[in-house]
Amino acid sequence: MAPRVRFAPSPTGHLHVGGARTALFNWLFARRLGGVFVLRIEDTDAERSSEDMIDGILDGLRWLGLDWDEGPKVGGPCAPYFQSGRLDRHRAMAEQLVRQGSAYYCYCTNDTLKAKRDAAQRARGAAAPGASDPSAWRYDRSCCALTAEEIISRERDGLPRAIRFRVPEGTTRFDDLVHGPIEFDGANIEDFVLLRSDGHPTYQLSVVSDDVEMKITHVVRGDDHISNTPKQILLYRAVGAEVPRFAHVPLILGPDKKRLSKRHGATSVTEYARQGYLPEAMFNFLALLGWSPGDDRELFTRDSLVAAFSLEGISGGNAVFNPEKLDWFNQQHLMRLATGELAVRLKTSFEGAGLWSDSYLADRRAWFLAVLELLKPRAKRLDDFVVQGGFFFSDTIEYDSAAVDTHLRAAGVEDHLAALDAALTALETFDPASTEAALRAVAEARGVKAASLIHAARVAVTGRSASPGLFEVLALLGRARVHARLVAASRLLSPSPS
RNA sequence: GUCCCCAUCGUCCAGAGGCCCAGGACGUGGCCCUUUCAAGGCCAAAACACGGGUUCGAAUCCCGUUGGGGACGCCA
Repeated sequence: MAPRVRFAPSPTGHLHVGGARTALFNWLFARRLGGVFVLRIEDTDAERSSEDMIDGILDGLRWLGLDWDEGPKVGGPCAPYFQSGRLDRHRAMAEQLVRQGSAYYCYCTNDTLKAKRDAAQRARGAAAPGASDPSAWRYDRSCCALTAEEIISRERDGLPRAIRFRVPEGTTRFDDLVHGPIEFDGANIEDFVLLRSDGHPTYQLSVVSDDVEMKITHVVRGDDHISNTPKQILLYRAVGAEVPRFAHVPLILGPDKKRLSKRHGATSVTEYARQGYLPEAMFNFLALLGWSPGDDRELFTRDSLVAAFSLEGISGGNAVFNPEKLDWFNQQHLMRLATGELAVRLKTSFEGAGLWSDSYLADRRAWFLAVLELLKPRAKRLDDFVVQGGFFFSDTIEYDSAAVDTHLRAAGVEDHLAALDAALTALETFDPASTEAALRAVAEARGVKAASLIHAARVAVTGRSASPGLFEVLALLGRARVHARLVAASRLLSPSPS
């Protein structure tokens, strides 16, 4: 049977790179095996969920190219795909569990519970004052022991009640697809709440209910859910449903080995998109963070990743997010991106800098592509085209003062450039070969090294000390602009009072 | 504290008892190419956490220690 997997984010924030990678693994698994990738929004926490967050998450997934077969916008046989629309089913499941004796009503109030927890903590040792030491206290099952009369009396008093699952004794085992066999002793699992006293289901209840109804066969999710797994397995068994396979993916950490968070830098995929990273690079990078094809391959396209993927390749340990490597992947994918496609994707960055012109995709397309070709191997991110190649797209060039000082403000440079200007103007054809020949001839005639003339010309024409090969630059800039800039540079060197 | 997971270069991975005095990639250093900057090529430094076993033989298996992470909610 074709596997059915799901990604179930709660819309309480942006699409985090960790979540994105989990979604990626699910997607890869489904695509590899011809399965179904379901997207379900876990928006039960009404206060923290919002429409905007949902859109942000969907946008992030789309940007990465993770299309879902069932879920928001596309629908599917198991609709609705918003958890908030499935509350009745969750409640029904909880009631069923009470009827069959697998769960019971609990009339304990939050205050009572908190008091017991605190007492347990105090009893365990007054040490560590002030320190927030989570208690190991587990619900004492007092409501499980209630007699029929006691229950009737509480109901008559209209006391609010929650539903708790009655955790059976014994060991719960499962064979995790990335970690291997894992087992938990029932004695370490408390009777957890399924339905809150306000009638809302808890996470444990709703995931299982939804996963059962959506016929999920493989649950691929973050490592932090390992300890929830035995509880959920118990629920599957209690309702007589088949238990899915589990694959717990390790977490992504920051450089300090702590769970990756905003203080480590950007964590939202949308943010990376905005910073000029390519979705295929992010896709490649994320896939290799904690997963390996088993050999030395590193550079993948989406398709080759689908072909190579298997859950077995996921490693068990947490992985540190390495921004330098992301940059490298971006650069590699940038270089491999067809220039015509690159041109289209550059539009946003160019517009941001006020340098976009629709002619770049029309009559000046050939020129634009030639420029991009030159800039490509030097760019790490999309905005680098604007930053490093701005002089191609605007005649208002900013001179790097250090570059001007070292390459232009040297003895004789102004005259050399004037000679160069004259030689270039006299040229029959204006291409890399002819301009180079002309420059070298000028340098030789004036007894200066070609290199220093090249450096001076570069600064004069681009304003920077680093650029693509000077002669390619000159050719693409064209005779007129080159001339204008050489003139402007000489004006810069000897500002005349007139 | 209790339970669970993890443990190979700074980082991400390969390694599923001999092929490993441990391989690739990012980063770092050097060299080459060269008009600068990149790209590319070559080279280098850099790791099996520790201690016990098992075995003819262990990075690989077992136990323990230490270290790191996660979970312990009427959050998801």
